[in-house]
Amino acid sequence: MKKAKQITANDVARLAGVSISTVSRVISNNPKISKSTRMKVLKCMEELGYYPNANARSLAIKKTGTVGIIIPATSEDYFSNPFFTESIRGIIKSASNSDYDLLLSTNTEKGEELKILQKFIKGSKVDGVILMTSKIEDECIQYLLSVDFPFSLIGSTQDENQKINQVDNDNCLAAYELTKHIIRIGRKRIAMIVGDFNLVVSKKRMEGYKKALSESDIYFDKNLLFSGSFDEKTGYKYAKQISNIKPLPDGLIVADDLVAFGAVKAFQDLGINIPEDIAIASFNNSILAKHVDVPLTSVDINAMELGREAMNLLVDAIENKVRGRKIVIPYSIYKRESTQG
Amino acid sequence: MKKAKQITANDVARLAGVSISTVSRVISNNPKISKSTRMKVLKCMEELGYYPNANARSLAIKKTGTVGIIIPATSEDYFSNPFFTESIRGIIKSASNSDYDLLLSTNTEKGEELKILQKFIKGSKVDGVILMTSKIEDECIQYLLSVDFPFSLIGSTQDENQKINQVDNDNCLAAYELTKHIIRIGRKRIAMIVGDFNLVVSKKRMEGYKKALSESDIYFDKNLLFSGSFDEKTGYKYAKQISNIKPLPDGLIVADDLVAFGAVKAFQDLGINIPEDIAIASFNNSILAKHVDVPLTSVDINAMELGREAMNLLVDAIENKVRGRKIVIPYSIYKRESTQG
DNA sequence: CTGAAAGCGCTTACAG
DNA sequence: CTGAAAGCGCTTACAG
Repeated sequence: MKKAKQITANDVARLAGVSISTVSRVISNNPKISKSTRMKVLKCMEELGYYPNANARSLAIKKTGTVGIIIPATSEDYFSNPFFTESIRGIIKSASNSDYDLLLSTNTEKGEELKILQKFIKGSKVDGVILMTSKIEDECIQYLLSVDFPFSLIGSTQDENQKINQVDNDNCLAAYELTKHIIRIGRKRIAMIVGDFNLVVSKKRMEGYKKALSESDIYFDKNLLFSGSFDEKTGYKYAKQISNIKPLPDGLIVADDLVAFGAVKAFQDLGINIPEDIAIASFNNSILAKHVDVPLTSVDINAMELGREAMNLLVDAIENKVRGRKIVIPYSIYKRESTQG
Repeated sequence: MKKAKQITANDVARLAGVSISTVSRVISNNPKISKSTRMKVLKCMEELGYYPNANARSLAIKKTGTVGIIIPATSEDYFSNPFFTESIRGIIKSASNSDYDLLLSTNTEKGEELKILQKFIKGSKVDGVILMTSKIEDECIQYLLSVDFPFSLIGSTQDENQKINQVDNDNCLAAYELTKHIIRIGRKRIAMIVGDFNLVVSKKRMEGYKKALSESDIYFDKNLLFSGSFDEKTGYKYAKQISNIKPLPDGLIVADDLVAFGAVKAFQDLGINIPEDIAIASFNNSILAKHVDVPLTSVDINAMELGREAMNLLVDAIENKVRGRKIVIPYSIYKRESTQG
């Protein structure tokens, strides 16, 4: 079968006996077209199965109707993380309402984000961009600000006084409350495993953790602080290390449920009991958190809402030039067996 | 800050003192440009931070360099499923190698797939399309075939004699082996929960299940066959129903780990022991399968490989007009406590 | 090896 | 309310 030649506005115009301008105007819902011609043209479009060429349209109006999603190059861990999937779901929901298409970045190598971002923007492939995470001194953010391109960020930045649109949880507060909770059940030596140190979220959570400690006059011991990627191995590895610390820490806060599972496994292998010997709490409240043999206390960050709001905000940034709006999404702490008093 | 005006090939041409045609030719790596002018133009592009406008280019050459991913409207369950994320990961990996961008469908309502598909194709937004699943009598597939548009399918179709590019596991064989395994540990009344009946994968798995039963002279009882979506609730609901069947089935095969968890929970609530009273096996081998309190026997379908190969195949379909290639991805069965003899 | 010109399929200011 | 024409930023056959 030969590929059907594309049907153009010209074909429609000819069939309808009007000019191509008129066809264009009914496409864009221009109000000064008489109802009768509109109807006629519409019928012809239907009849021919016409669909306007998006590239030509974008070229002419300088809008694409699509937004780019920049996934961090650490995709490996990122992707297997339910947080990611949930945010995308939220983005899709909102995108579908506002009728934008979604262009996914395909960066697989570290530091490629900026390259992809520029390709999207300079190539006029997108009207706006969602950043799925933020690093400290993020070059993508720098770039977006420098060209004043519409974007929204899932996460936060350090300096609040910028023109950045962002949607995030109060990660400092969440970590604070989580730490408080563990202190309240009587724990005093609380270790922490955060994500990569150059992620803003890691910084924020460390802040909250330290604040809670100092409020309870617990000395912050930097030997109890660890950083790694969001996977099982990280948890396993550090838990082994932690088990060698004398005296054994009696509490542990980790950045993600997956990391927590790794840690739990390591402790179990070593005959260390949870929560008796060491209480564990984590973030993201994935299905795993409830279902694993020792159900995990975990912070539900409401990832879907993060995604949805990020997309809504982006639309506002594109269409209404909104800049600098900060949206805080509430979280909830689910207390389970792993931090039973 | 004002938005920088877009830099065009014209600007580069002027700066380099050549014609716009020449600039265009160095962009597309046309070999009949002298090395010296190529260098000169390249330098000017660099200097201006020039990046060709993708829309203009696509319009002229009738290629977009992007492929569409059609997610089923059942996204709700689909998305939370690790299978989905893993396939996307595979797709991204391959896409990044072959330098295609990825356009995500944002259909949220049932039956919207075809509409989105047509929008992508007729609007010239994509060069090819990946279908993430296949229904029986799939209207998207019908359409794609009717216009001979390049696509590849993760999954299978019923009639094998088509010009469809597909990559899939041998789901019939997998279900067969899984059923055999459960029979081998002495079970004789084996129930099954499949996904939606109008998914091809459900059909295939039922086939394998029936084949295994009949080989062991076990009568296929259609009262032991259930169908539902890939979520916990489905498992919970049907497990309750199953628990009322006299005599109680002693084996159960389900379509996904999540469904299995739901079922396990229901059985536990009812004091039914796994695997003693009823053995359970499922598909997808998610992290959950290993970590849940009764570790689950599960089929690892190698979702990442499915995605990667689907993308590779699509590139072949686009660039080399490949049609009708069928790729089978191996699976592995992980036997765990839930089917201990 | 390089340039002038026509064309890809739309939109929109201008004129009527 | 509608049409003719110029323009969006590229590519490519044609001519040299």
